[in-house]
Amino acid sequence: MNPLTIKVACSNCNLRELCMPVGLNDEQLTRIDEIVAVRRKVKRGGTLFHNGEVFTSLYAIRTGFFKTCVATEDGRDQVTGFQMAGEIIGLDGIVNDHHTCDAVALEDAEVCVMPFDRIEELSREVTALQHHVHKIMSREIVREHGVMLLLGSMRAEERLAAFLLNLVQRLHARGFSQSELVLRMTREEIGSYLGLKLETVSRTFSKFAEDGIVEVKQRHVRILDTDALKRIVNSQTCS
Amino acid sequence: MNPLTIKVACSNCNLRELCMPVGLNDEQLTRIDEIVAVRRKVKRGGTLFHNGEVFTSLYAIRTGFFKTCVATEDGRDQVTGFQMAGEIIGLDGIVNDHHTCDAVALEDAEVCVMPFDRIEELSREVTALQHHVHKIMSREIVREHGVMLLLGSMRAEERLAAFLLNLVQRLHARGFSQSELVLRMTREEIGSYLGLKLETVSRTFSKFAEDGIVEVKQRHVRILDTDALKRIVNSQTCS
DNA sequence: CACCGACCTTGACGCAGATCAAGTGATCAC
DNA sequence: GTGATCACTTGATCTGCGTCAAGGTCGGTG
Repeated sequence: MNPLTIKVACSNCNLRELCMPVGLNDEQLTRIDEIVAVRRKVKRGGTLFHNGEVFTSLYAIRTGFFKTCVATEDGRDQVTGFQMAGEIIGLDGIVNDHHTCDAVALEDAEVCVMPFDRIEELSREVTALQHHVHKIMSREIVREHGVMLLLGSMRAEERLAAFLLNLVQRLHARGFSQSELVLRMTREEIGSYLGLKLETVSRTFSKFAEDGIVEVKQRHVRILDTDALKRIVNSQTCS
Repeated sequence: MNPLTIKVACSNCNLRELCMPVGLNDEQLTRIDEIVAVRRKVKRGGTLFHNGEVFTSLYAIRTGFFKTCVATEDGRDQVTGFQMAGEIIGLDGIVNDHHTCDAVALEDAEVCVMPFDRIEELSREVTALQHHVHKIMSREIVREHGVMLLLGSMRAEERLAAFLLNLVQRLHARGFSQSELVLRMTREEIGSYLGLKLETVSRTFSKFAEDGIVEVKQRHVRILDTDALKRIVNSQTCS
């Protein structure tokens, strides 16, 4: 929508410990500064890319929060992930040179646009970058395995508990609280991601609150008993 | 288990149109012959690699049929995919240098072992190979999106229909019938993959058979009405 | 400030698929 | 060939979550 032409440097970015530059030394770091072409701002509700769009670039999230979702021909859709600062989106587009999902900003966001041909070019020269790109893709595959496990074999409470634990863990890695979080997405979006209806998500939040495991006030969630959530996640059926 | 030291050539392999060499020209093809270190045979029921094992190589399936599955601490497990000749497994291991799932042969199988450091090395030199590796990983990400959609929003009949269509489509690409197939996996494994119990899988097969959509005789399945299956997959709720 | 729309909560009820159980057919070891 | 084991089918019953419906809360806007 609004590509800015400001050159920005990964080497100065405060996300460099989480994002593309992880594991690179200073010399390599200055080299990958070249791959970020521009930044781009996306307003809340706007799409970074959508299904069918030609793939050119990966995007590193600088600020903001995204969801990615796929859709069937008949209109159903499924949230496939929520992404936050330092995470890379757009990997789905590589295989067919077209994106196969939508990426929608859940709050005002800014991303670093990294043209993929430039990434490939540079990763032929900088082994550490090559390796890092492979790890990013592999990490996404492993993450999705986890979601499949969740969708295929967990019950509603387990799903929501796993979801909350995953969110705070990622937020904590970014310097936020381990126990308090603000949900950037609606109950319906959580439900879509977890394979549940929004009413079930709401009820499950209420159940957790009754049990003293969390405090929920709209989108503000405070986790009171992390261990209880962990116990719920691997509890099998002894509810 | 049983690494053979026979050197084999991708350039002669009859799977070269499906497997690693796709999109490479003859000169590139002879170069990637180097990456296949050895072949390895895996007996039915044996594991190619298992969760926790150190990651060294990707594997290209030459013959046979595999499932991959992940497990929770508390013993539940989830089949994350079924893989056949020409497909690449082991991508999950890249991110942490350890595999995070098990790969089990569902029939006697043989794979080409491709040490990953050699793949990385060569893909720095052969652009087409680099690109192909990226595509393979991206394809796996997109495939998993599809499974998430299936697990998150489809009903039992839709799931099984989608599963059958996907299987025959892949078998057809390998020269097999579009309408007839032999399942290499049990009802329970299908159920695990689809997030259903084995009884539900069995009942759904019976339902399809009653409706004249398929003929089922144990693991032999003949698809009588492909369009009906397609209609079931994108039917929403008008059952 | 009042109103509106988006989002969330809660209750009542129904159903798809899970669970439990019994029986059949196929495969394999000896 | 015989028995054991594993895989599959089918029926009866149960239940977790979906569906439908009726408010409630909050934030934005004229």
